[in-house]
Amino acid sequence: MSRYDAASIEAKWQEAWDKAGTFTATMEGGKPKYYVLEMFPYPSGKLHMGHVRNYTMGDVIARYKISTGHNVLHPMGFDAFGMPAENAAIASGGHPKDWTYGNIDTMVEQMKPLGLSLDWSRMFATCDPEYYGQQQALFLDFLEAGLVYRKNAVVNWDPVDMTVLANEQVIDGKGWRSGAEVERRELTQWFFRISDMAEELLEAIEGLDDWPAKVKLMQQNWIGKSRGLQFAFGLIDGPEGHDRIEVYTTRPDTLLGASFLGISPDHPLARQLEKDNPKLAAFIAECRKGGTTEEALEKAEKKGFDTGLRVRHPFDTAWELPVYVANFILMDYGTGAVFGCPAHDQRDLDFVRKYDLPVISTFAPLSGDHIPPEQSGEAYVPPKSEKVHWLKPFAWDEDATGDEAIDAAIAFCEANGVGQGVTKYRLRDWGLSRQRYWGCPIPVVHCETCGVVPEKKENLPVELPYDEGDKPLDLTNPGNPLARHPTWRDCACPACGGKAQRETDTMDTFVDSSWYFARFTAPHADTPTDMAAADYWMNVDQYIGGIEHAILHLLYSRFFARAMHITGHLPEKCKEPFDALFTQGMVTHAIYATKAQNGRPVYHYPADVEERDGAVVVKATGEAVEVIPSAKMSKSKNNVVDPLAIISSFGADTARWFVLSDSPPERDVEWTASGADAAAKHLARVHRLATDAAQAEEGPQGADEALLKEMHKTIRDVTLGIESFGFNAAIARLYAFTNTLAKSQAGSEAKRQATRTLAHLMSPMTPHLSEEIWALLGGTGLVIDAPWPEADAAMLVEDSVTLPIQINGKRRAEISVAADASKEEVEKLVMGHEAVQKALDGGTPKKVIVVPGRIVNVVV
RNA sequence: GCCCGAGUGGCGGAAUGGUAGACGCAGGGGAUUCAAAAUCCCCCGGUAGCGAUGCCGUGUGGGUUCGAGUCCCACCUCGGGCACCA
Repeated sequence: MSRYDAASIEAKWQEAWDKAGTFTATMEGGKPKYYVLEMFPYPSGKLHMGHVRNYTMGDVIARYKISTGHNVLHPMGFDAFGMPAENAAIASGGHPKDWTYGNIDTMVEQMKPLGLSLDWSRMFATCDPEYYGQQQALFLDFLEAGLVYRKNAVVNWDPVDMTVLANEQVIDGKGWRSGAEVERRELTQWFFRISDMAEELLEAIEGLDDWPAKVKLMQQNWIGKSRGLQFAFGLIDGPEGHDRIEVYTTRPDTLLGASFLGISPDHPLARQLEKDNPKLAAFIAECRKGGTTEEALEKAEKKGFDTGLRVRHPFDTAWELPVYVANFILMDYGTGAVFGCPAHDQRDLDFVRKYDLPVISTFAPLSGDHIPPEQSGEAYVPPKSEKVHWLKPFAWDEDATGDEAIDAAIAFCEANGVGQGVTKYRLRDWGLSRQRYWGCPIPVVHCETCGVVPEKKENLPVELPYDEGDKPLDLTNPGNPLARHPTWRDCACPACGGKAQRETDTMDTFVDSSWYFARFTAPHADTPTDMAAADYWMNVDQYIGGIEHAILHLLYSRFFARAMHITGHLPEKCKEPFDALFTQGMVTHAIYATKAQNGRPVYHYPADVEERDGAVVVKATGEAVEVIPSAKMSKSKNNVVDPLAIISSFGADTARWFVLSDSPPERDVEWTASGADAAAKHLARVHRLATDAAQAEEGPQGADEALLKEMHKTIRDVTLGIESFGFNAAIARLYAFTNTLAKSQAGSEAKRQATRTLAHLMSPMTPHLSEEIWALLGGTGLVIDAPWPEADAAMLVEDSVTLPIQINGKRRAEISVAADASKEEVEKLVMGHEAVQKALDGGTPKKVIVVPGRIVNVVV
């Protein structure tokens, strides 16, 4: 009897699959296609358990679909541009390119032993010139189609390093390296016109039947369709060219509760006024401090500056309102000006209390105790669908909902020439310019005579220079090396041939990941896509990735698919490129921290700490460690577990089985070392059962049928589990069937059949072990090529069922009845039951509820 | 601050509105063994009881229902996203 030796088994079967070309995707054989894709990784250089979990899930689906007769496309690549490579180069002096490709090699080496059903011939990295050159071609086509344009936008500016910072490089409003207070500064940047598609992107969400509801909801909220009124306040004695202020409001029904008018510090009027008002200029400068994130803006203290100007209320020209410049009003949304209604907006209320402006309630609850906002300091903001009592209606009943009042207010205003009802979206255009080296160069040039000119397609790719011309690339110098390169910038204008300079901005890495799924269908085509291949393989039938990508990556990809269709790079049917989406949870682990002398935390790897006498200490020094509760495994926190250690001690099948077994896939999973032991033990047990199976004798009567019945139920449950991403439940079912098999008295033939089926059902999760058992028990060919087992309906039928009896909703007894017993028969049996008789105490029940096959409830 | 989730034994978790705790881990007891490893068997939410069994129990408080872990409302805690992390 041979023992379970994962290392030799796994190597053997990986070689067999390789030899057979099992995972090379082909369009042949007239089979239906299936495209399964996991979100491709950033090449950090270390495969972590989150990757293993993500790819194993995709692999289970891919292998299952191969078993059910599909041509399967299951590719892998790398999202290889981005800041970590630059950071690594700064920290250790290397080159982003060398670092990135080195990491890719390492990660491929780490992935291969997992035995994933990947078509490695299709692998690419987004930093391959072959890939980003095609991306530049897409950009040029988008530009021609009017899907890209330039405008000003704000960035985080570090005034000391004189460089643009990413949001994550701004910590508490300060630059991460210089520590200087960050400012918001405008730059001219490239934008994709995603907001033009807002309505279409919103409407199409409804059709995404196999997407998680929460992701769809998040996208809907992100697009943020709103209906409101756009109108103007007349400005009294404004500076030249400013006689009115356009305002957009979603609450025109509260117009009679207005107490001030607020404009953005970036509003043209504010810009005009600051020219000869140094105090206002100082205030606006102050407003520009801090980062650009919505979170930072929302959390900042609400501040305003009274311009001294006043506007007339549109309903009553005698009613004047002060005009404030306020730091919480965004120029990007609406018109950059709002009217403040403090009674029904907490932010406005906080603001007016600070500047001693009036608070005017326009509605109150229909009934009940209500302290008006004037006194309570709490804005009254009920849902718009709730009926309220109006103190100041101007076109609707005194009792009406907010929605009704808004409709009536818009109609009234339109009829009286006060603005129009308009629909707006929160979704902004997608700024793609990045002032960074390690990204895809934007393929345009700036010509002294022609202006902005697209590069010619035959000159693509516009390749990143490896060095700074006369000296090696130096990222420790702040700013973009492309901008200071002595020769790379200089070029001939593609239009007039005159002197021109290349654009030195590169693209947002979200661009790279917005079409890689399409590229995988023809990764080496000399156009961005090959229509025949895209037509065959698209859409992605099952996309799997982290919930952290619920909004941006997925929305951008949906935009890109549409833009690629418009520019002739994808067929119409690809407008929604991901048919089904599954968002898996993260792998978490406790964080181990000690404090350095300067008070900064020092993080330790789980492998470097141990428990001694109930306390956790650093192995090497014995220093006590603070254990911070589980969080997403993260490089910066060092709370990562190396999957390679598990693979080398237990084998890939154990690692795969473990990451799928304990936790529902959509939920976070906490890594524990004991779980891996258990998985290894179980696989060894299955292996042992398989080697024993051949030796069993004939068993007692009925044992064969009992085992085979259980086998068919397992087939049904495991199949359903895989199809519904219930991998943990499928595995629990396989554990249960293994227990049944181990205890079964069935004869050798039935046992062999059951064990072979067990191996088959396990094969998506533990493919190597399954091949081994399959071969051992006389299966034909490779298990991966064998058709998936089907449950025999006749074997699933049960003769009798056990029904729990509830009395007043509490379980009191149970009875066994024929599976096909009628409601009446069941009721009769129940009424005769001792426990029911006792509860009734001679009386009659109020109600008897019989749910066939489920439960009986007697109400006394 | 805003948007979206999650919360069930000592632990990971299971449960189309229908027997809460499947399956696994840890723990306890036993078999096998000269002994151990490995393996196999049994027990395992709390509480009262010798026991039969009763009562309590799915973050907290309400509600809907014959029946709620599941649906609704409010709250608490934790996690994800917030447009330049990927």
